[in-house]
Amino acid sequence: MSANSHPLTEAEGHPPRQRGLHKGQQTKAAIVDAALGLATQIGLEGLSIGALAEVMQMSKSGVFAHFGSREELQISVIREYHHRFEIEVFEPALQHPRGLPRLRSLFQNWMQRTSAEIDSGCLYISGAAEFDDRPGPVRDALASSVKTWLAAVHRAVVQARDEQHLAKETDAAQMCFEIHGLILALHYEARFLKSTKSLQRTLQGFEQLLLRHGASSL
Amino acid sequence: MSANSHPLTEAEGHPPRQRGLHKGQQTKAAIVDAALGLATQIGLEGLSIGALAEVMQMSKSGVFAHFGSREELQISVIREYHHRFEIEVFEPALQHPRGLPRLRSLFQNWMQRTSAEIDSGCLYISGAAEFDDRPGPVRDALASSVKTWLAAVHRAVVQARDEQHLAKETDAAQMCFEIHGLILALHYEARFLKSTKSLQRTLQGFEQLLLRHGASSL
DNA sequence: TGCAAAATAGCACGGTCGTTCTTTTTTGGA
DNA sequence: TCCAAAAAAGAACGACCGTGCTATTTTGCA
Repeated sequence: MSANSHPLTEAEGHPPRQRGLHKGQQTKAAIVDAALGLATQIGLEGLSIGALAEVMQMSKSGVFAHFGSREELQISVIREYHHRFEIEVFEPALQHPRGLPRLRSLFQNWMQRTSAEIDSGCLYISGAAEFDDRPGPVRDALASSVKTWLAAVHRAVVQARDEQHLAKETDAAQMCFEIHGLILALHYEARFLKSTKSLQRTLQGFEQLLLRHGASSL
Repeated sequence: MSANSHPLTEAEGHPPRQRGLHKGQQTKAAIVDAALGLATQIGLEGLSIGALAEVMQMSKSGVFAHFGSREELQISVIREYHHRFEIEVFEPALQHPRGLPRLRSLFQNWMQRTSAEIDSGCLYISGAAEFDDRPGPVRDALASSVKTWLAAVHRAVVQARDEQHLAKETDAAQMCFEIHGLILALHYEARFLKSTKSLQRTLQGFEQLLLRHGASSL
């Protein structure tokens, strides 16, 4: 993987260029950004280097050189999505006090990211459907990101229980499962069925879920 | 679309072959069956005529001739899935008395069809992810089938409320939304995340959903 | 400012795709 | 059994795919 440069055959002179924010890095970031846009519309599998090159107004090989393979491109897209998810969904919730307020914030951010955006579906949802029968590094990267996120939600639920914002009998994993279901239903019905009431139903489902687990009024 | 045969240039003689269960119909059914198998594994978009021909041990053009276009093949697959869904999920539930028993049966059949089968995911779920941004006849066929099914579930909930098996304040649409969420979470976590506890969590979620809506003990 | 290295373009490859046309084989009723 | 119609095969098409190879251009430190 690493450079297999052979010192003996190498002309002694200039050291290798140090890493920095050179042109290439910027271009690569721009490509990944465009690729993410494409992937959230037509899917990770539908993402093609040719179409991406056209969007970027670059040559196919120019785009390709940044990744070395289509799989690596897909994985880069997944990593970028993960990063944005952290910034837009996870981190803002950390500013709320742990317990129920943070859990609420987490859910609301998640909900908004899942539905609101005009275009662009959720890569974690569409990707799961595309790769549930396709082993390989892309699936692994996707599953890893998803699990990281679901674990964060689980932690938030446990914290809310520890803070006695939820009943101490609360089954955190079960609650996470049902929360996940609400988000998935939102994505399905809003995005595919174009139902306009999905957001409201999702919120109502969440509130009732909290009530059932004896949420103190916060 | 219909035969544009011109009587004047046609040799007068044998009438057109009457419709029946000729060889072609059987072959077409076999192709659709194989196509459904492929589509539930690699998706409706991944379904290719070449791969299908190989599975069927036929030529590409031989397969193609039965449908006239890839879109028509995809639609045929959706129709077949719809048909099986009716037979395996909907119709058995009709043998239970209307109200809660029938709703329970509906849910359990749905659950089993969504998870149990070793391979083959749910076409209604994977298809939604593939086509939520892709207008056209395939999407229309898919959405139509899904809506038909969800309407059947909604009807079952309303009946259960009418029979006073559920509280009369029950918001049927809201309940359907949450039921749908449970199934989607089951599909996601069992199929993609390989979670083994999903079935149990789905059932528990359903029971608590019934409790919340004041299900009489049936 | 020169110049190696990095970034990008250009081109070609083998492959698969859906689709069209033509030819051959199979089918089943008269 | 005959023979037209139905079914299937075969070959070719243009298009796009990912990828490898070789030029060409651009970049940014010495």
